[in-house]
Amino acid sequence: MANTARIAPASVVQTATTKVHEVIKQRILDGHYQAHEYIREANIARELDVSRTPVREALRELVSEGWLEMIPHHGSRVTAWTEKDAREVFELRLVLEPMAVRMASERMTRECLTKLEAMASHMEQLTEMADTTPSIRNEIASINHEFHRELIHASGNQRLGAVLESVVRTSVIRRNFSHYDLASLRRSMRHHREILEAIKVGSPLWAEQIMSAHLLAAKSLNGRFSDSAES
Amino acid sequence: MANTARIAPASVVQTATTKVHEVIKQRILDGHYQAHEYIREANIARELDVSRTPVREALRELVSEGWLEMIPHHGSRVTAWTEKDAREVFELRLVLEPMAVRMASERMTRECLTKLEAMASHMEQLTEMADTTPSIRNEIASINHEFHRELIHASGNQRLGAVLESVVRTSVIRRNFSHYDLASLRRSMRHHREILEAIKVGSPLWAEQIMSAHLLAAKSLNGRFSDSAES
DNA sequence: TTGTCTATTGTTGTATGCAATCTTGGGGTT
DNA sequence: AACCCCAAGATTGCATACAACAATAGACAA
Repeated sequence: MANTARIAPASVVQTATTKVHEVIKQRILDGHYQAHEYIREANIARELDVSRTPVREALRELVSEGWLEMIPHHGSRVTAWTEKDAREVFELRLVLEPMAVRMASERMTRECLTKLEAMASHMEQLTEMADTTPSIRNEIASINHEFHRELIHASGNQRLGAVLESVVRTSVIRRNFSHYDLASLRRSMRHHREILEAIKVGSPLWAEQIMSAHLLAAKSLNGRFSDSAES
Repeated sequence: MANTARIAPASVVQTATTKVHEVIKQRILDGHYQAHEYIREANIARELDVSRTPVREALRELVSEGWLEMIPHHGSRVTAWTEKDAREVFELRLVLEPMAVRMASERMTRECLTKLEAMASHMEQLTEMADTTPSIRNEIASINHEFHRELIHASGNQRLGAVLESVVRTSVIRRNFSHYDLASLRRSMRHHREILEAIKVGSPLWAEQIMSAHLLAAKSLNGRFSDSAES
């Protein structure tokens, strides 16, 4: 492990490849690139003022991460998501997120719990303003996303976090509560509270089951693309 | 979807990059490259008689898939596995494989079941010869691996398969039953049979629970690196 | 002896040119 | 009209050259 120590944090080193990678990823997320749209190496290279080499390397990475699909001698295009994809992702979340909560409840620290409770409180406050100010829902969605991430992180299983991150990323595109009525929004907030309660009293099973319910409730509100909605 | 139809199967097209990718992956699997060993671009390029460009592209892919870790301006080396990694992987398997079996039991086809039963029979036969011919255990391990893969595939959730593949691959390095006593080996075979029975009578829960037991039993036999053993 | 600076060397990062491949459109044939 | 063939254009795949960076060893000073 002596080697590991002197390794520079890869994230701070900005190579042309990482730059291209980030730009393309961002453009996919914000809809600048649409599903099935081809990304031509020469175009993006000219745009970002680099050669095709770092572009190609970034594309390879994005393919491995599932953002793009590449056909040899044909090109790379943005992966499109079908209903089947949505279903598959939801099925995985429905197993992995409850697992994360169960594990988190077995090793939760005092400060992490405090942090989560603060987030829950914040979301509850915002919820009561959601009806008058629609844009608030975006803010709730953002905090909610962080809440789930924090819980997963608290599971202590890094791979679990990585898997969920890579599998759920599709949903990042549109994460909001715009289709929630106030009652459903409040129920969602109560779920958060209940999960934290279960963790506090040391009941992994309780926490796990509420998380399942939490996800299933969200799914029922979202129709077809249920998994891509926040929960 | 008109586009999708005319897309050539990427797997049959052999580019230099895919060749390098496969060679390095194989060398990691069979131990030719050891943990923490650096893979120098120029070396492998010279060896496989290609330029550094496809080598670099292959390395990027292997990094994304978790086989290598890359430090900018420093190099790529084989990722080493700690006990923590082993634990994390086992925890994920323990959730995902039972899930796969449950789902598989809800959509199992006649022919797939027949195929699985044939594999189970074959393994049972080999098991009775395992004591006299130790090398047989390798063959059992190989079939067993296929058995599990087939079950996961039958779940109908492609992502689940991809996740398990990417997460469990570490265990591929040494998959054998060499540390199983005959009784444990027989129990493992009975588990396979029981899973198939549960599927046949349409009891997803039964199948799921046996799979859990199957994995936990395997873990108990393997001590520290339990997850890297076959099950 | 220890620490620091620097030249050297090895390795990776990027640009560019060319080869290989695929797509497309036009002309010809049936 | 439908089909096939082929050539031109577009795009990716790969090789090579060079630039940027990091590690190392040796000289020199404290």
